[in-house]
Formats: sequence, structure tokens, C-alpha cells
Amino acid sequence: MEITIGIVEDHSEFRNSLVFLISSFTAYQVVWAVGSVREAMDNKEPVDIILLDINLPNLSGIQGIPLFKAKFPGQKIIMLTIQDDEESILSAIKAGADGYILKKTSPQKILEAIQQVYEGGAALTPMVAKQVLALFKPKKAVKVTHTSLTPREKEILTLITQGMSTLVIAETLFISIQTVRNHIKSIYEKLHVHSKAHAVAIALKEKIV
Amino acid sequence: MEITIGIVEDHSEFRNSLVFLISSFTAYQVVWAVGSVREAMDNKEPVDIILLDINLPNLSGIQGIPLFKAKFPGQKIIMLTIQDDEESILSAIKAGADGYILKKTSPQKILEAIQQVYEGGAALTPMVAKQVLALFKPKKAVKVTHTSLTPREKEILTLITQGMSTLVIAETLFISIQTVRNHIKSIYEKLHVHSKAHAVAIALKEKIV
DNA sequence: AACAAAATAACCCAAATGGGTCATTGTGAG
DNA sequence: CTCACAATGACCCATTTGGGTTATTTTGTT
Repeated sequence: MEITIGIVEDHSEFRNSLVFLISSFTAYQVVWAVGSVREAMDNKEPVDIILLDINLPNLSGIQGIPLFKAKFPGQKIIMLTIQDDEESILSAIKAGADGYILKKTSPQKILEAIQQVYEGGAALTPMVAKQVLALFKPKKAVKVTHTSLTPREKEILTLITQGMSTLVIAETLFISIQTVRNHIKSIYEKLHVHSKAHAVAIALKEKIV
Repeated sequence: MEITIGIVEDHSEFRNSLVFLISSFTAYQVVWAVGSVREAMDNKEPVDIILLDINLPNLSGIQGIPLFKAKFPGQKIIMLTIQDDEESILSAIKAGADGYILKKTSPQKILEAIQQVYEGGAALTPMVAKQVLALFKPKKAVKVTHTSLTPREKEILTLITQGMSTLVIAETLFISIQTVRNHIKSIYEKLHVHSKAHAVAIALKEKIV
């Protein structure tokens, strides 16, 4: 059985090449291809996958996501767009998109994305994936000074932030506990602290580690 | 110029097949392949991409991420693992992994992931990507683990993250140092830690303060 | 070759911490 | 009115930590 596809893309030229591309494989069947969310919502049968542009007249693709999901919850939605800004990506993901790929992505990759989403996964182009992962990381701190820590000191500070005691750190690094203590003393001087707890606080807040 | 690769994988059989796979392409060069984070940190030259297993003896792959990043910030890290649980994925991403692919992924896809990450993107297998996207969707009662801290305990934990000693906290709150110590003990039990440093790390990373 | 920095290691001592146990008081939910 | 729990306070003991000093070896840079 073929995977059924719906396309919402206002640029007719690109829309036609998508239809041509996808239809050239017997595994996929483009059931409908329209230029706006309104048309798509209008008496169109459910499909497995919807390729949805973001920049659309009237209702944007992102606004359209909840509408499609509401009408036929089983439909998977892949955003197909030229925009890779954080705002768009985040909005689409929150709205429930199952994929987010850029239009400049190769035809082969687009087909691959359809297949992946159909199989229950999510499809993200590498650059989009990178931005999505970046959303999980806390905003970049100032990270002004403190670069005076030596590599070994940074390493030990990292282990401290993982909750290790001095002894465990020594065993982990295969060095004497005395040596670890000396490094810790140096770290304290450089960070102007007098305890592990404070060092961890500074390290995590100032993003040294 | 070849893309240089480092591999950290304790299962020697799988490690060898990875080396064999990657080395069979002239575009990639496996510079080193070891069985633990410690070996990798030990006199190993920087590479473009590190393939890093999660389940490792001693230091886990996730604990290793910040160490690698600290030593050579330019190195990209791809987690290569059998685990696709939310916990592992989230930890790895927060720690700064650039890719997260499952071991059962086809050899071609592994090579593809290396190429994508080398080009500045992020590599996620579809099923992992799906779980990552799911993390953005609203869900309830995840923080139950830490909401058990009483108001006073949260207050004291906050002061600990400011670097205060037990005595200073007692003076600040106008209560006995013994009382503060008792609260700290309760905090340790609830957070499953055994030191201020670890408590601070958990508090800041989990944003419970 | 000379020098500085980093990493290694050891010693001492006082203070802080972690881990138990026990007890009193107040407060809110049944 | 109980009952659980939060908050308060105390004692003991072993371990860890913080702070000071000194010293050797390695490494990188003039």
C-alpha cells in the first residue's frame, strides 16, 4: 500500500516539482496538492503525510498545524521551508510538527524524511537539529575571565560538578589524592572561593565547565 | 584533508567493526579507538569527531562529554548507543553532544551522521529526533522528584548554591547551626546526594532553585 | 640552556562536613 | 483529637575538607 501525501505550498512551481518528484516513486501517492491551508482543509481526504510550507497566504503553515491535527489526528506533518530561524522551528515543534526540513534539502533527503516520519520517527535536517539541540542548552553566559584555569584544573572542576569527592576524583584520574587537593586549592584561588559547593556554583553559573 | 575520528567503545568487537567500517573510506581517518574515557583523555590528540558510547566502565560517556569539550573545545561528539531512553538523550544533549544515534543504525547512516556533524549540523536518528521533539511538548508532573523539598529546605539549598557555609547560613537565618545541618541532611536524602557540591550541581542543573 | 608553568606528591593541623540518634514545638488535614 | 510533618535543637564520631608549606618532574617557551 502506498504512502499517501498531501502538499500545501503556494509557489506553484515548487509545488509541481514536489508532486513530480514524489509521484515518480510507486511507493508514494500524492493525493492532493494545494496552495493554502484553507484549500487543504476544504473537503480533502486524510493522508499519511502532509508537506506543509510555513510562508503561506492568510493562514501560515504553523497556524495550520493544529487545524490539521484536529481534523485528522493521525496525519503526520513535515514542515518544508526556507526559514531555519529559531522562532519558526520552535513554533512548529510546539505545534506538533513531526519533521522540519529545508527546501534546499536534496530530493533524496526529502523522500527519506517522508519515509522516516511514516515509520514513526521525526525528520530534522542536520542544521535544524543543531538548532533544536541548542534550545536545550542554557543561554550562553558571559564567560568573561576564569580562563586562567589550566586544563587539569578544568578537568577536576568538571568532576567536582558531577558530585565526586576528592578521593573518587583521585581514583578516577589515577593520581594521588594529595595532587587532586593541590589542584583544588589552585582552583579556589583562581575562582576566589573557599569550598567545593561555591566552586560548583561559580562553575555552573559562569559556564566555566 | 581527511576527517579525523576518535572512538570510545568498550565492546571491542563493535569497536573494531567501527574502525573497519570508517577506515574503508579514504575521507575518514580513525586516529584512535579506545575502551574508556580515561584512555581517551590520556595523551590522545584532538580529532574532528568523537564517537562516544554511553555505557562505559568507570566514567560514563555522558560524564565524559564535558571532559572532552574542556580539553579540546572544537571536537564534535556523537553519542553512539543502544539506549534511546529520554533520560540518556536529555543528559547527553544538555552535556553538549552534537549527535545521538543508535548502534543499530545502518553503517551508511553512521557515516552520514559523521559527515553531517563535521559540516556543522547535528545528527539524530529519526526515533531519537522524535523523542527530542516530544520534550518540547507540554507534559505534567515531571518535577515530582524535587518538589518534595520543603520551603525551608529550598531556602537553605539556595543559600548553599551561593557558596555559604553551614555556619553562615545559620547566622543568616537566625537559627542554630544544628538545625541547618539537619535540613541539609534532609536535602541530601531527597536529592540522593552526599555532599554540598553535588547538591549544588543537581540544584543548578535541574533548576530546582 | 634557562626559565616559567603545570602536574605531580607529601606533610601538618584546625575546621567543616556527613551520618547517626534523639527530642520538642507548632501546624494543618483528617 | 489524633497524626503526620515541618521546623527547631542537640549530641557523638569518623571522615573530609580547607589552608599552609615544601619539593620533584615534566613540558613548553624563549
